[in-house]
Amino acid sequence: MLDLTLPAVDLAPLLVGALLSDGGVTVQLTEVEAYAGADDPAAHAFIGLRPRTRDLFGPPGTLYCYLSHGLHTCGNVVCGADGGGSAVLLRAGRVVAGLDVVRERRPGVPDAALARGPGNFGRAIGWTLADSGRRFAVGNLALVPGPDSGTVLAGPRVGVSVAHRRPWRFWAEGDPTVSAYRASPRIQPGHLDW
DNA sequence: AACAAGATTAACT
DNA sequence: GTTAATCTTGTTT
Repeated sequence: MLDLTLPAVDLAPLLVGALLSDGGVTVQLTEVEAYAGADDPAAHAFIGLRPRTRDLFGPPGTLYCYLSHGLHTCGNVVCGADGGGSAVLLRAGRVVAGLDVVRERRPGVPDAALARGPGNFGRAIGWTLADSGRRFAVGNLALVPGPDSGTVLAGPRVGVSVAHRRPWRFWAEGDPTVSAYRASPRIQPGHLDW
């Protein structure tokens, strides 16, 4: 079993290869990012407990969804200590069940790209903001260890303008469903990084 | 009340 | 490589 009370940085590499099921669709995770609670300047938890971040500060095993650029619903697995605001962002995966449903949601998209990138991942599974706050391992929202995770690599998080040297993005080596790395356009040269 | 920014994506040139 | 699409939240008038 996956121990969702682990810190995000410890849990994230274990999630690569894990199987996430919801609404008849099962995705094997190939890329995730750790966000280490209120002390992580790149995390949403950094702003503190707000209406927006309420679910992020819920108990481990909560699904925290946020809307990016008004278009994309991205999902996180809340983990670590209860109320600590730590979470693992689900960035990409391979659809292993419910392919027909996902193809219908994303017509014309190659199978390897169906859940590549956090926004695409959310769309493939069919998440919206209304799904935020649901609990894993309850009802049909499941998260279990995968059979074959392969080699897991680590590197800097995508699109993050602070603490961008922390290698807290984890992905399955050589997997075609992993998204391309892009540095944030807002990284300040010479700013204090940690 | 107005505005800027964002853990993005796809469609352009 | 550049840019439009689109909306919630926090910040500034």
